[in-house]
Amino acid sequence: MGRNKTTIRDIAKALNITASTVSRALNNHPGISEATRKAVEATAKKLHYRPNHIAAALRNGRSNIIGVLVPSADKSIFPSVIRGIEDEVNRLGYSVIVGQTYENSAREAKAIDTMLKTRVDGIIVSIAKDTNVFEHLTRIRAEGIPLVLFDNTVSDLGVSIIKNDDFHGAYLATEHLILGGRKKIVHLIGPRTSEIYRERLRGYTVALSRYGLHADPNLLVDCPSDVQAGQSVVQELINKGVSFDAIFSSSDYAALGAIQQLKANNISVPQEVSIVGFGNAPFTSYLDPAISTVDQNGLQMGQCAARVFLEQIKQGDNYIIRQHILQPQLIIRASSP
Amino acid sequence: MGRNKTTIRDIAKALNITASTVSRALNNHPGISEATRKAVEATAKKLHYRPNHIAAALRNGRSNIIGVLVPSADKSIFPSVIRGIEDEVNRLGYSVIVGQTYENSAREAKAIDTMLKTRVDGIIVSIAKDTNVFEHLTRIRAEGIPLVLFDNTVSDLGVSIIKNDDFHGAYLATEHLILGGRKKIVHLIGPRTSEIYRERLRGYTVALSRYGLHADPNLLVDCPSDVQAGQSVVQELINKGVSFDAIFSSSDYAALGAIQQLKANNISVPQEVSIVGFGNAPFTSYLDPAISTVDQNGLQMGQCAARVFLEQIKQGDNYIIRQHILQPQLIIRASSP
DNA sequence: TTGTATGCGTTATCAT
DNA sequence: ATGATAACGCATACAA
Repeated sequence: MGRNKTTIRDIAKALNITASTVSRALNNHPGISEATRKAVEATAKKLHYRPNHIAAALRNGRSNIIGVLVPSADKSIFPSVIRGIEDEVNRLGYSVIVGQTYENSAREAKAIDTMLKTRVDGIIVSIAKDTNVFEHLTRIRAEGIPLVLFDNTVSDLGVSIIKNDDFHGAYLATEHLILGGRKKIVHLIGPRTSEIYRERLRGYTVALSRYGLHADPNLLVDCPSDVQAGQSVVQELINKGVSFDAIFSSSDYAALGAIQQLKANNISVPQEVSIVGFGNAPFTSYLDPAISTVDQNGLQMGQCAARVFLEQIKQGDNYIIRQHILQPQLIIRASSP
Repeated sequence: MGRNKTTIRDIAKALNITASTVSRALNNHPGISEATRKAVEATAKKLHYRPNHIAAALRNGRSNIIGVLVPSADKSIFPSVIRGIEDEVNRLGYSVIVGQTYENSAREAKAIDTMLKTRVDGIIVSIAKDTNVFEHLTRIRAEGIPLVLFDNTVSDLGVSIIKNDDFHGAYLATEHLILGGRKKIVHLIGPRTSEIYRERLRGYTVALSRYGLHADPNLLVDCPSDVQAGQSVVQELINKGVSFDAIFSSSDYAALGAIQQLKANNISVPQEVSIVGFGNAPFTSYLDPAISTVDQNGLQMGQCAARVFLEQIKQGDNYIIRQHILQPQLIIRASSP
């Protein structure tokens, strides 16, 4: 079956013309006769020619590859984001390289380094929760590579950002619980190293104070974003005898764990304790009771990030730094009627 | 600042040596004095040198990029598979390009074409359900590019395959229902164009006949893999007055829809109708009742595919064609006690 | 409209 | 242990 080793030179040879002409014909340059173009296309097909993107990339300085770096390709909104980005850039002829950080700053730096070596045309990143020094990110910009941050971002890097309005989402969730008559609202705080969770905490706090409730420190609990943590944290609250009538969890997983643990203690949801999660994970709508939550549209976020990136590519050096704050939506379900 | 334009020539110039020496030093070739190696490394760092993978790829004929093609990056087991593959190949220095087919054969062919143009070192594919002609896949092998199929595969292409034993999974699920005393077991059949679903159907059928039950055609229903379809198909069965005491669904989503519709008709699960799904989607364990299902470990599948791929790369032309059949696990939960 | 010449950055081969 | 040279495949500036 002979591997495809056909190059533009082979086509040129077959037609007694030069490689340049073939190149131009293939790329629809102006100033190529219709005849030769047809001929080139015909023999290209006949010889099973396949353009070599690598060679073109070296020559052009553009790889038509973009890097997408996420904590984990199978968690949270990231699958949707990856999908959204791929959807969007694919039609413009870009390929997407996916890297994973596992929320680890060192791996993040290494992945970025690899992408830079691969000469990606741009990088779209959700920063690892672990990361608190940003030299590897600033370097991207310093080298003139478009950089777009989404989801977990930092504001003071001078780069485009797409994020959810976590503050507002948390505010809405908390307000909803307050308006439902709840007064002792626990907040399960996510990792504070991440702006996302600090914003959710802020939304919670501000909502409380707007409604004249003070934030009881006993109701503020740090809690990793997983089911087990939700369980144990709630059990601890119960053991300590802390009294509460609602939980606003910074993650759906912790919210689920909380519900399970409440059930295990024969505390009824939502009658005795209302619950709102965050993230609109697929399972939340299927549960009984279905969990109220704050939706963050991953697909939309990916698409938005991709569009900002594409604009940046197009504009070149004097691109506009965008700050897209996507408005999350409070989804009210049975866990907080 | 200043964009990184440093090449090995710049390093060479700075040290009054040649590019070849620099290249060798950087790549830890034997026959380079420790002194020059140190010197090269030092100035490389000083000049912020970053190797150009694109140039190396052109020169070497290897891009260190592999293509992973899935129906959709955010559905089913694919996020896990992508993660598993990336996990596995990343440490060997490969980057992963993700492409999506949306179960569409034409897009599949196009995505493969793009990957080939990008000169990926190999392609790992879950075939689109839509696909029934395989010329674009055989072409990959014809050009000497390693190809590995997973999940939705075809056996007669002479390439390595990683798949779940869908037959066995379905057999176990059906057997479990039979042993639970059920005799009128509905099967929700997935798209028959896909081998996966044909195998699940076969597992169902064989299990029935082994236990002396005959497959009632009224209980065999074609049903797309989504919640809505599960609902409407079950409603239809009820409307037609078909009598059944269990459902084995070829997908968790249809199983969920089925449960919801049964509840809506005041039919109790699992008392009146037992249910087993397929796929072990995250939500199945969180539901009430939690759905029994057949687990197909996406992460493991991805890792396995990656390893087979890496072996193939390593072996070169005379690689061994692997057929890994991963044994799925029946997970019994409340929906089928 | 087409040809000539050159270089993108790297590495392998052959020489020294 | 290091240098010189060529080549990977393509696309452009310049010439004709």
